[in-house]
Amino acid sequence: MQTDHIRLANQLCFSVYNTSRLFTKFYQRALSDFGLTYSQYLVLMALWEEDGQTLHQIGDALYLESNTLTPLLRRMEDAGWLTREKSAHDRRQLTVHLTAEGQESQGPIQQAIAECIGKEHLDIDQYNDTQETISQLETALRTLLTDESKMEE
Amino acid sequence: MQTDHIRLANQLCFSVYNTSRLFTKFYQRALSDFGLTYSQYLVLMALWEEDGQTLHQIGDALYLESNTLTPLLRRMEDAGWLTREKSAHDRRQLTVHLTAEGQESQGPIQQAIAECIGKEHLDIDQYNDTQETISQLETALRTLLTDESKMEE
DNA sequence: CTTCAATTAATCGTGCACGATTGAAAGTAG
DNA sequence: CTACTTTCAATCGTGCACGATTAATTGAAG
Repeated sequence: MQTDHIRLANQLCFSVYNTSRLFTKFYQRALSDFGLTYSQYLVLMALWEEDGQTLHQIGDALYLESNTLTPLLRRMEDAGWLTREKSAHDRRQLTVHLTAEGQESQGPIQQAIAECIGKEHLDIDQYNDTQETISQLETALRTLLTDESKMEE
Repeated sequence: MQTDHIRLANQLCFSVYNTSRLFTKFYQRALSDFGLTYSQYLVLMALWEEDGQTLHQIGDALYLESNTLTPLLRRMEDAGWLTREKSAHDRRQLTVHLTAEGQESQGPIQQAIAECIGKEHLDIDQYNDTQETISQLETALRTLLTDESKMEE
C-alpha cells in the first residue's frame, strides 16, 4: 500500500525529529554549566580528535557548511574555546585551533556528560543495536540525497 | 566502562541529529512545491486528523509550545492554510481551523511525498523495526526529561 | 464579591540550519 | 602573463526551537 509507506515514513521521521530534540535537551543539561550548546560540543569533539582543522574539515566531520559554522565558530572564539586564523599557505581557508581552555576542558565536560547519563539512569547499553540501525538509515538518506545532486552535474 | 557509555551516547545522539536533518531535507523536496516546511506539514497532519484544535492541543501532539507555534501558525495563516481565532468559551485559548485550501491539499501533498519516497527508491519497509526502536528511545528520553521537572515541584 | 493562584497565548532574545549569493584567493589553460 | 574556472569563507534572509518572561483571562478560596 502506498499510504502505508507514507505513514511509516511519517512516523519514522517524526520519531527521529523528536528524539533529536530530546537528546539535545539531555546534553544541554550537562553542557549548560560550561555555556556550551550541543553544536558547539560537536565542534570541540572534532578538535579534540584533531586540533588545527580548517573550517572545511570540521564541516566535513559534522556535515555543516560555512553558513552555519562561520557564526558558530565566531561565538566559540568569543567564548574563549578556540582561535580562528587564515591559513598561511592558502589564505582562503580558515584554520581553527583550540585554546588551552578548550584543551583542558575535555575531561571536565565529558565527566559532566557521563554523570548526567549515570544519574539519570539512561540505560545506554540497551541502545547498542539502535546506534547501528539508525546509522544505516542515516547512510541511506545521505546517499539518496547526495546522489540526487550528482544527477544535476 | 564509563567512557564507552559516553562514546555510545555521543554516536547515538550524533546519528539521530544527522538523520533528523537528512529526513527534513528529504521531506523538503516534496513540500517545497507547496511552500511548506516540515514543521508546518506536521501542523497540517495534526489538523487533518482533527480540525479545530487549540494551539495547546496542537502543541501536545507535536511537543511544541506557544513560543514556537505562535509565529509558525501566523505564517501558516498568512499563507492561507488555516485561520486563527480566540475560542468563544475561553478567550485565553486560540482555536485553529483549516481553510478550504488546507483541507483540499491533503491529497496532493501526501501524493507528492509518496512519489518522493517511490522515485528516490527509499526502501521504507526495511525500517519497520527502526521505527519501533527509535520510538522506545524517544519514550525513554521523554520520561527521563519530564520526570526530572516533576522532581522540582 | 474579592483576592490569589493557575492557565494560556504572546513576546523577547539567542542560536542554530540552510538555500542562495558574494568576493577573495588559488588553480588552470592558452 | 591573461582569462577562465574552481574553491573557499563570509554574508544575507528565513524559519524554526526554546528558555524566560509578560499580560490577559479564568478558576478557586475565603
